[in-house]
Amino acid sequence: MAEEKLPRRSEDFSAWYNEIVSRAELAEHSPVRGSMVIRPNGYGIWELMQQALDKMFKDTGHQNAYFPMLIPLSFITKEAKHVEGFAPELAVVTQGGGKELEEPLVLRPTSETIIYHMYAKWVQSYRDLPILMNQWANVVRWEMRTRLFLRTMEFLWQEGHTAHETEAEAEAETLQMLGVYRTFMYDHMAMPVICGPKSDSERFAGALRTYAVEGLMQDNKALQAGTSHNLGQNFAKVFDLQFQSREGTLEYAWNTSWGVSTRMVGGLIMTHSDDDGLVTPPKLAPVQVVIVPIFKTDVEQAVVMGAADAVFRELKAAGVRVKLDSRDSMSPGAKYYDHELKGVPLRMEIGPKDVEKNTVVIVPRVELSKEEAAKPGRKQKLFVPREGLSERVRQLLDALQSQLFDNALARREANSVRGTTSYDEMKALIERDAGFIYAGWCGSAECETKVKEETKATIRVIPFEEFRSAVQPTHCIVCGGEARHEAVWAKSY
RNA sequence: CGGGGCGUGGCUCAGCCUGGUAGAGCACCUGGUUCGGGACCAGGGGGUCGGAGGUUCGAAUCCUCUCGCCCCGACCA
Repeated sequence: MAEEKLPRRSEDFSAWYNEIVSRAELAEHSPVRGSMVIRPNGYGIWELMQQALDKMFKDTGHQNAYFPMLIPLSFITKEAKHVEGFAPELAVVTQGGGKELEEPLVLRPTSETIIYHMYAKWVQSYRDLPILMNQWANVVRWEMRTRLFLRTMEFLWQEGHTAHETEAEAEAETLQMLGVYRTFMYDHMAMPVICGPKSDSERFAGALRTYAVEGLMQDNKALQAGTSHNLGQNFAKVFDLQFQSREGTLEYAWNTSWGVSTRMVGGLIMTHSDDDGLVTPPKLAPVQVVIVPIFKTDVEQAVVMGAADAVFRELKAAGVRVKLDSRDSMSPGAKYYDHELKGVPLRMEIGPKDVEKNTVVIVPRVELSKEEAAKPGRKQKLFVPREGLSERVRQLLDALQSQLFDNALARREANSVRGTTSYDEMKALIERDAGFIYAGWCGSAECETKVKEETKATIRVIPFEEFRSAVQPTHCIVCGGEARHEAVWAKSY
């Protein structure tokens, strides 16, 4: 049958990405332009992301709630910057029940307006603060060009919305949630991200400050994987979100909002996957281990299936997400390719020889540097005793999780350029897709715009201290003026 | 909205120029032999060619209109 190979990443990255999404059955286009159907394999990843994040939100004191999808148009237009930012991508409902509506409704592009409108009703005094809520929802933004997971007209996300007594408290919340995203991306997605504030031009419409986590994909384009906003009192003022303070005065509350979306699934794909298909970190893999039984005769089949089933039950009892691939009419080899394409972290082969020796063969999806190396041109194969198997499997899953992180971090650092002081050199670097470019910036919008217009690269983030270069730039790479920040520049999704 | 491409079984595509009433590979179904890196043989089901109109004895093929999709550029999580 010889299924066609995937396009190579090095030859056509976006064709490679599209093929993975399609062939691993993660998602496909719906009949409506720009919107997508998320299939079980893709949704399974999203569900695991949700579970992990939801727990982190609860652990930091947040509660889930749900606000409706239809928002009065007048709400959106109340905050000047907010309308300006979202007007071009609004989907508006003008008819209902066969009649023209008195006031058009928009499909939420984000929920600040409706949420702060409601908070205003719930808050009287400082005793009602803080409000710490999150919602899991879909949002709609009319996009010109779409890519599955990375940018679609409707997407799934979570949006946290909080209200606080003081600016300091709101700022602390904004940073705390950015930290939650960062931890999630490190520990679960195995995706190293750099964190920090956005420049003014990249700030969320209506926010005081926007912070982001940014990953570097394998084509050296940056992906904004999550944002956290300090909204100041902008929305509170517009929606009359006031409270009586401890001193008896009437004050506007301070708000934050923060979100991550199904875009992370795209980030996951572009961070780890290879020319053989999808690669999923064990913590987010709907199937962590797949067992492929191997046999020729009926007698062998009975013995092998017995052993495979026992292993299956043992792993399942140990809390491993395991699947026994008992499809007949498909050769073991064909199954190997299939599971590699779909990104299953560990493949376990059980055949007559294994049963005889009381072992199994485990093949990790990505080579583990701490295990016996693979023979040249072959996949790494580990011969594992049946005794203590579930413990060993756990250990290998953990090892794979950290291996993926290490690989991604090494790749990002190999594609980060620091110390450039010449604008011409910077242009040349961007021209050949060099990755993250750390350079001095005077802080002016003029210099930022100039770079964007001349190179298509933008400031992804002004990195927090721990992400900054050892030697800090002293001059703006564009105008040569005094550098107020070190900025990270890259082309982005 | 500007530039390019494409709509033919589930998928990828050939056929269109030089009209004659639809074909391949993969997938699917049945039976048998296979099975430690993409199995093979035999048999079988499934499309009226994006839509509408026109030319013609006859249209997937020619003409007109129309709808939709994809890719590249201007906006964005």
